[in-house]
Parts: sequence; structure tokens; C-alpha cells
Amino acid sequence: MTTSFPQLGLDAQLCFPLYAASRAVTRRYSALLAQAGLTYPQYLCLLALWEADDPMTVGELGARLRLDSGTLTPVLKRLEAAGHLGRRRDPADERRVLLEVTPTGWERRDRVADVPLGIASGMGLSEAEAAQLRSLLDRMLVGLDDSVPD
Amino acid sequence: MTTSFPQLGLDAQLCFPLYAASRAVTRRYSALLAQAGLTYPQYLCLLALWEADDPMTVGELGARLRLDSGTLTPVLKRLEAAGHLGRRRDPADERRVLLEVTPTGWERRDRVADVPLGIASGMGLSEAEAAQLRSLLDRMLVGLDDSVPD
DNA sequence: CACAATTCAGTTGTGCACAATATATTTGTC
DNA sequence: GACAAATATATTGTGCACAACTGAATTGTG
Repeated sequence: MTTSFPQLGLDAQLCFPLYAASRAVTRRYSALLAQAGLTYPQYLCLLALWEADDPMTVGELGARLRLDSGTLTPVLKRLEAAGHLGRRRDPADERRVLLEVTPTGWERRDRVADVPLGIASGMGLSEAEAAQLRSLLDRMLVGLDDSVPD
Repeated sequence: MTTSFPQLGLDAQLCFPLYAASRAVTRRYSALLAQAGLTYPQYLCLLALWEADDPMTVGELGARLRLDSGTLTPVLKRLEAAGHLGRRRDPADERRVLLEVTPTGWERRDRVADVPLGIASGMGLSEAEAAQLRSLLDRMLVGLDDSVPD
């Protein structure tokens, strides 16, 4: 690197390690999830819906995953086509679409139950380090939210 | 969340905070880079090429950024179309394509020089925390590399 | 030299992300 | 109760990511 612009070094910024690490983890998940017929974003949708227990709207899911309807709608349609969830308009407010996991969708849960452990073991971080990393990432997210008050 | 499958909690896994934080940071960069006519992956390509100083092959760039030719080729073509870099076959080995930043491409460097600082200030982490985060992410990447020896 | 194996970039196809926009529904306000 | 403003989702268009494949160029081996 030329000595000028040291702040433009790939490794001097947080963004690149973050971006590369995120893609590496997603890739690793994808390989395991493919065996269950799921992509990573589809898996995230199911995680959120499994957690909620009750039917959830597209907007609520988007708020949880920080994804907009332009991303979610096609993902949800593929999950519906695969029989993992049902989508129906909320009778009480026809603008909303309620997402409900089907029995087939609940079965996926057992199928992927051991995926996270499989990833964690290959990651080379202790439980304490993982917790520390989670904490730093959470604080970063909050910081980014706060500095753009919508 | 139902009490079974605690390991499937969205926040229990590292992947989701990592994924959400990475997208949040990329989004923030994109907003600033758009003013310079660059997308985030295009910016990463230029960062790597600026660092190298000498012409670089597509393969070398891919190794640095951890991206494959299927991703890079269209990005590089757009950078070429914008006049930021030149692509030519290596006369010594016609399989390779050499990437060279044009004068116009070098000018982009001044244009984006203050972008990283603008991001960092909004991130709410101290310099020490940022360094710690970088270190954890790097070790994670190494761990993931090691556990899949290609 | 012949030629199989390897390397390198490009192409194709699928699936996100996200901005901008469109459309339908609901909610205030008068 | 009309109707403007707000809300919720869907659609469109652009640009990645990445797996799988193609084809050209190079290298290793006999």
C-alpha cells in the first residue's frame, strides 16, 4: 500500500473482515442447510417464526430480521411453495399477511437442530470469545441504528 | 420461543448478529459511496487494487477479497465501463487478465478518502473495541478456513 | 513432441438485498 | 360518510454471491 490513505487499507477498516466473515459463515451454513432443502435466508425466516410460536406478519418478520418486503416476499413464497409455511391475509386487516408454519415446516426444525453446533465447532472460538463477539456486534448494530434515527 | 431447541434461537447463534451487522455496515457504506458512483463491492475491488500498487490478476483479487470469478467478472466489467480500471490479457500467460487502475480510478481514491471515518464515527465502538472485533473476526475466518482444508 | 491434467477467467442459473414504486386497505378529519 | 394521509405488502430493476459448467491456455509426463 502506498503510505498515503492508510485509512483505506482493506484490513484497517472493520467493514471487510465483517463482510468476509459473514459470507464465510453463511457459506458454511448453506452447505449444511442444503441437505434440508433450505437456503440461509429461508432458515432465518423459519428461526424467527419458530421462536414467535404465533402467526406473524411480514412486517414483524422484517423488523426481526431487518429485511424489507422486497427481500422477504420471494423468500416466503418459496417457503410456501415448499410447504413449510402458509400465507394468508389477516381478516382483521386485509393489508397484512399472516405467516404460519405448517406441520411440514415444524418438522424442518428437528432436521436442522444440530446445524448450529456443527458450525460452532468449526469456528475456532471459545464460548467466551463467541459471547464477546456477539456483544460487540450487538452494540455496533445499536450504534448504527442510533446514528440514523430514520 | 418454545423451550426445546434453545440452540436455534436467532440471537443464540453468532450467524444472525454477524449477518445483520454486516448488512447494516454495507448499507451505511453504500449510501456514502453512491455519491462517488461506486457500489460497496466495487469499492472493495478498488481498495485491493490501490493497495497492491502493481497490476493484479482476477485470481489474485479474488483471493484477497475471497470472491470468485463469477462475482468479480461483472463487477470488474462495470468498473471498466466507468473508466476506473483497465482489463487486458497477460501477454505472458493468456489465461490471466491483468487489472490496472486508470488515472480516473486513482482519482476516486481522494473522493472516498473520508468515507471510513464517517462510518466509524457512527458505529459507537471505541478504537480498542474495534480492534478487538477485528481480531475476533480474523480468528474466526482462520478457524473456518482451517476446518475446511479445501 | 503428444496429450492428459491443470489452471484461469468467463458464462449460466438461482437466490438474495434493497431502492423505488405501485396498489390495496385502513385510519383520521372534517 | 367522503377523502386525504398513512400503512402494509407486492412488484420492478439493479447488483451482487456462488455453484456448476465451459472453453481456452499452460504445464507435466512419458
